[in-house]
Amino acid sequence: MANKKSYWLMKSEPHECSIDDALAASNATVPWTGVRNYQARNFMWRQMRVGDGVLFYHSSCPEPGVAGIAEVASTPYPDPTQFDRHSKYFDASARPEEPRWWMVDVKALAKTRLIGIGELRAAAALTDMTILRRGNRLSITPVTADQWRHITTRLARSG
DNA sequence: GCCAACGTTGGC
DNA sequence: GCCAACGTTGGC
Repeated sequence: MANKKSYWLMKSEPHECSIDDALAASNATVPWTGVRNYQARNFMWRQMRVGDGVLFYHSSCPEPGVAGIAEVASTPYPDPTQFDRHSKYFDASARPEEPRWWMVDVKALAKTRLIGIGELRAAAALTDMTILRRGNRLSITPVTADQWRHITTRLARSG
């Protein structure tokens, strides 16, 4: 039996990479570089599979919320910026023979209407979403199949 | 700009 | 291994 598809929410600051930027990229695919949190890294490194569903979330902006649909588009590979002395993501203690930070590529599939964080909080079916938990700061969080279905259905209804 | 929450660091 | 200090995240 094929591996079951998983779902994720991935935060991006739109002034760095918005859903429009991702859709405009070559093959609508962007490298999810710069993650420097072990929990978020582990999701990409150990759990994501090509084809997993991704909610593309805009954060640290005037209207935070789900802004598009995407999918995992590569297997994990070492984030090259950890070895780039000129990158703000440079990690002096990362060794090429044993990379510390791993990443995937993400392919944008569609821009959607914005489902703001207020609308997410107001949906009874979504109260357990990790992103809505008090004090949550993780940039990558798992989404359950039920939560995914609720959100994509909501988007389908509203165009 | 505020500040709650949380991860990381480093002295002990 | 404890834990206080510090830095960062991110909604408001």
